[in-house]
Amino acid sequence: MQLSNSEEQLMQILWKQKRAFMKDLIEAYDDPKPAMTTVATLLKRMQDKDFVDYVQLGRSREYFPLVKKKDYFSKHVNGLIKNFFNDSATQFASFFTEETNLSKEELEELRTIIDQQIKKK
Amino acid sequence: MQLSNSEEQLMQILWKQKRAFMKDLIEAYDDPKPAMTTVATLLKRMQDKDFVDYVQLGRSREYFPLVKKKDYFSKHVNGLIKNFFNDSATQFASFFTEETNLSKEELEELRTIIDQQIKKK
DNA sequence: ATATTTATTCTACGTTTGTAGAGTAAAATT
DNA sequence: AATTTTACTCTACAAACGTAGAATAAATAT
Repeated sequence: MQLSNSEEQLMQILWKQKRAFMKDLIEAYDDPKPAMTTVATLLKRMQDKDFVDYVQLGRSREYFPLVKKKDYFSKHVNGLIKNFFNDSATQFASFFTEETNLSKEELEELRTIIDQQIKKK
Repeated sequence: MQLSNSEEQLMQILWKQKRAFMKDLIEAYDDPKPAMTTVATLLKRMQDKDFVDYVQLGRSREYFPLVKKKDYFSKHVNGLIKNFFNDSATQFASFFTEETNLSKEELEELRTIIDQQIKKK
């Protein structure tokens, strides 16, 4: 089961905060902030989907993510690659470097990363 | 306005075919193929969202995309980068090369692409 | 002690999505 | 000419989404 858009937005906040109380979550939203009940609903749905859990601390709950951002993200990108690039990661990468406007410095940085990767193999 | 998942799936087919009649679209689906009415509904919604148009040819309509795959895709990736990587494309790229399982050959291919990019700057 | 703030659950409601039947009409097949 | 196939519109409907009010209760501030 995937997260909906507004759930994902909340998930981003939670990933950033790592562990958070209702108050913290609301605070992290830009104005206009959603009603607390809205966030509560989202959190409950996210719990049903096994993306979030909480521990009761005092009278409040401290929420935390059950899914690593990395893992969630990988699935996303892989879906993207599968859909748009016939499952070819290099085709994707090539497209990516051509389309996104990386500066010369960024490109060189990227090459360094790739060189290191190659060395590892 | 964004495409929903099933709309996007249909859009992929349409991008591949470039121009297509109802029949062609249905054919391109894996089994179990959706009902024609389902595809018709999707096409209409996509027309409302200005992603698709058609020309009447004889008694049938030849559908075609109004949005380039490239453009649509860019928006996607940029959204992804913004959400997950604080708007840093290199951070994304670094993550990408580490996470996706590129072979040594693929990595070298990618380096070549990047070198070419660098030369252009 | 009383008023206010914070957190939670329950309920709800309009919108969007996924999917397709019924009805209609033209085109192709037999 | 009769039957079947193809395409389209209209209508529908359950599930998922985005959003939040009402009710409740505990915690904090006055």
